[in-house]
Amino acid sequence: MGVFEYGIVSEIFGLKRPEMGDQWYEFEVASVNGRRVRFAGGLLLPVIAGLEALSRADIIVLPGWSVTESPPAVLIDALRTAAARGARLVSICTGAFALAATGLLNGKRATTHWLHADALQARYPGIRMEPDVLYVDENKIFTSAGSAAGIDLCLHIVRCDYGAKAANIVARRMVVAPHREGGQKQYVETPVPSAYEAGRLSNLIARLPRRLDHPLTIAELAEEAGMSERTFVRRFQAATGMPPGKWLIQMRVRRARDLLEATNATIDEVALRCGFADASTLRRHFTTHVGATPSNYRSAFGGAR
DNA sequence: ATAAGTAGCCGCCAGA
DNA sequence: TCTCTGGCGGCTACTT
Repeated sequence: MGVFEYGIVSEIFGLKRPEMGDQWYEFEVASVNGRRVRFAGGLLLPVIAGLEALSRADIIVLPGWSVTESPPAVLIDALRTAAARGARLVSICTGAFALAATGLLNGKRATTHWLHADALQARYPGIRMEPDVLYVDENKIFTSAGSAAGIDLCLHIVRCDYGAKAANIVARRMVVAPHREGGQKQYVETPVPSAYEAGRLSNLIARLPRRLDHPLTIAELAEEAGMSERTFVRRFQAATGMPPGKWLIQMRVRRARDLLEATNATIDEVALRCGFADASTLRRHFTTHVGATPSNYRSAFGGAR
């Protein structure tokens, strides 16, 4: 198991965060036999707890597992029991192999590191693999792709529990990008080649967030970028991992979430400031992306100051 | 909630 | 031959 994936979990959930108040997560490390763990690279982690810890956890994170050896029956049992009790199960990278062994992923969407996605699917055909995405949220069962995608997933969980503002505070302290959607691609085929760096496309994309409140069409943007619509869509997708329309909607929903939390603007005002035509358009996109209506979201996480 | 109209997206293919 | 482009048609998703 890699020390990095473990590090993500202990950083996000294990650090003392007095600024978050006294309702923050309690963090505990457990291993199957309660003995110390040796990471790839040789680092030793003196583990404190055994599997009994799983019976008191609300969230259980598996930061990795062997891609060849199945987990022992005691671990499978402990995970199933915890899930039945309502605990959330989370995997990072190859941790999905341990989750899959419990059978709890059958019929569910899931992901893992792209290198191992085929192997996981072959061994557990019941899983609806999504090999391209950063993470999958399947209602109490979360899986994420390789390494750094674990950060995105853990921040997603923080956001669900404490709101976007809290997730942003954690992200800022870690000095990572505040939010990447789960559906974003694991890797970009053309990893920002210098042609884009120099070209107008990356500049254009970088400036888009400032223009969200303005209606933007693909034809306009392609024109600005100095290329045909077809090429614009293609290159936009190569650069960001998703087509421009979808990307815009995600950005707008994200802004709406911030505004709902941080301001008292009416839903109509929020819609306009995000570039949605009206409140009902906002409402539809917001619910499909966030899973709650704008006003419900505000009463849960934000409102006033 | 549904229906008609529009924009976005993408496979395909020919040309550069 | 290989890669990139951009026009076309048709399906999907969004808008009204």
